[in-house]
Amino acid sequence: MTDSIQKVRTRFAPSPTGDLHPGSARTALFNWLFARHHGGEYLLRIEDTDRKRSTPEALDTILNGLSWLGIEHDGSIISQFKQADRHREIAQKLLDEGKAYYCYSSPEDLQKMRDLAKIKGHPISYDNHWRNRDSSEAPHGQKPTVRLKSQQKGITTLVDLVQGHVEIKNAQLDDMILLRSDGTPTYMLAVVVDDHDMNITHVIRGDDHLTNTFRQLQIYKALGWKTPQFAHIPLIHGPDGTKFSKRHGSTSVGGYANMGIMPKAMTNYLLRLGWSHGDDEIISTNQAIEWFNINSIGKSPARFDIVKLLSLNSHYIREASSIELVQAIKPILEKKHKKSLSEKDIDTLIKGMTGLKDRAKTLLDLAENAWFYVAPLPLWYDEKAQKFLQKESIESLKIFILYLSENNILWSHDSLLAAARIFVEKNNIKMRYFSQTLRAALTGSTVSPSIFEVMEVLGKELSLQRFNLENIPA
RNA sequence: GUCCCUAUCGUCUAGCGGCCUAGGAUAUCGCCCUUUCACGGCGAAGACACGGGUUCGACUCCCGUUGGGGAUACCA
Repeated sequence: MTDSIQKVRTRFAPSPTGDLHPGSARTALFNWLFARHHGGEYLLRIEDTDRKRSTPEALDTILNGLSWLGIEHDGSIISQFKQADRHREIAQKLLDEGKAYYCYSSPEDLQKMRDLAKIKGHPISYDNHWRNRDSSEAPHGQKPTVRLKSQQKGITTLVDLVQGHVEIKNAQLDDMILLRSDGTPTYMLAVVVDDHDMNITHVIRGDDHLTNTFRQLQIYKALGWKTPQFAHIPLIHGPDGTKFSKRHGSTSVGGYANMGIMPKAMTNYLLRLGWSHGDDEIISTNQAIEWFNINSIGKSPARFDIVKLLSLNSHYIREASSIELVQAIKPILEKKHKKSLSEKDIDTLIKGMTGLKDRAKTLLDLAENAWFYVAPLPLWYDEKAQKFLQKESIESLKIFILYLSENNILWSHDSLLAAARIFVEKNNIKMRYFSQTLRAALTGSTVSPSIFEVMEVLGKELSLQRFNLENIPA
C-alpha cells in the first residue's frame, strides 16, 4: 500500500480571530506530536478567509502562544485567504461538471426557509430551490452563491481515528455554499482544497468539526479526491463542564504564561488532558514524541483544572535550574518593584533558588518569595513579622550576633544552625520562636526557606546589615 | 426541532469479558519529618449515571433512558 510509505503531514489551522485557546493549543500539540512521532511534517495554515474577523494582532497572539509552547511548524505559514483564486478555480470546475450550481436565494429567503424547516421538523433548511433551476430565472440584481449539489440519498460513513465508525444519512446534509455571493470561498471549500493541495495525510482537529466532516466528504467525493484520515478530538470544557469561557479563568495560553505557568507544565498538562500512557503523569516532550499515538486519545471531553496545572507547574519549577528560574523571574521582579537587578543581586537570587523552588506554584510566587533577597533596606516588615521583633527578642538577636562573632562561627547553613541550637539551649529560648525572630529580622516575613540557608545566601555582610537595629523599626 | 458525539473517585485518567474486594495522579483529611511555610514519607476517605439485554461471567459488548457537549451560517 502506498499509504504506509507516505510521509505523515499534519496541520494546525487556527483562524486569527482571537486568543490561542487552550483547546486549540492542545490540537496544535497533538498534530505536532503526531507528525514528530512519525518523522513527518507539521504545517501551519492560517484560516483567514473571514476578512471581517481576522486581525494581525490575533495572529501575533497565536504565533506567540505556539512558540512559547515550543510547537514549531515546518515550512512557511500558509494564508488561506491567499489561496482564494485556487478555491474559485475548483468551484468553477464543479460548476462546469454540473456538480455545483448557482443559487439566487437572498439571505432573507434563507432565513425564512430555516424558520420553516424548524417548524416542520425538517433536517435541512435550504429547500434546494435553485438546484435544478436555470440561471435565466434569476431575479435581477441578486448575486448568486455557488452551492454544491450534494448526494441526497444513501449514507456517508466516516472512519474516525478517535471516534470510530460514524454514519450519517445524506438526507441530513444540505447543499452547502462553496462561494459566497461576493465570490469569496467559504471555509468548507477552502479546507478541502487546502488540505488536498498541502498533501495533508491526517487531520487532527476538534470535535466540533465532526459533523462538518460529512459535508467536506461530499466535496472530496465530487472532486474525486482521496481523503485524509480524520481524528476528531473531544473539546476541553470549563471546570463546571460547560463551555470553557472567560468566567472560568484565562482562556488564552498567553494568560497562563502571564500567570507564571511554565511552558513545560502547560504542554504536559494539555497532553494528559484527553491522552494517556498508562499511569504516567510527568512526561517530557521527548518522551511524548516517542509515545504519542492517536489510539490513546480519549473520546469524552475533559474539564480544565487549574489546580492540577498548578501542581504540574510546581513540579517543573522544582526541576528547573536555578539560573533558568532567575532568568524567568528577573523581568517580573524588575517590572513589579521598579528596580533593575545588579549582578550581585542575580548572584544572590541564584543561590537562593534552592530553598525557594520547593515553595512556589508559579513563577509569580517564586518572584514574590525571592524578593526579600534583593529588596532595598530598610525592609518592609509585615504584621506577623513585627510581632517577632519586640524589645526582648531584639535583645536576644543582639546577643546572638555577638555570640557568633565571639565564637568565630563560619557563615554557613550547617554551622549557623549548630550555633543557634547551642545558643537557644544556653539562653533557654525556644528554637521555634528564635528562628522566627531571625526570619522576621532578615526577611521581613514569617515565611521563608530555612533561615540559616537564608543567612548563608545573604552572606555575613548583608545579614549583619539587616540585623542592624536602625534598619528594624521596633 | 433534526442529526452527531460522549458517560469510571470532586477533577484528569488506567481498564480494551474473568488479572477489579476497580489502579495512578491531583485535590481533601490524618500522622510523621521540622526553625516558619512548603517539599518529602506514610495512611484514610472517595467512582464504574440508570434500566434492560448478550454471556458461564460484565466497568468492559448491544439497546434504551437520563445527563453533558457539538453541528445545523453567504463564521471558522
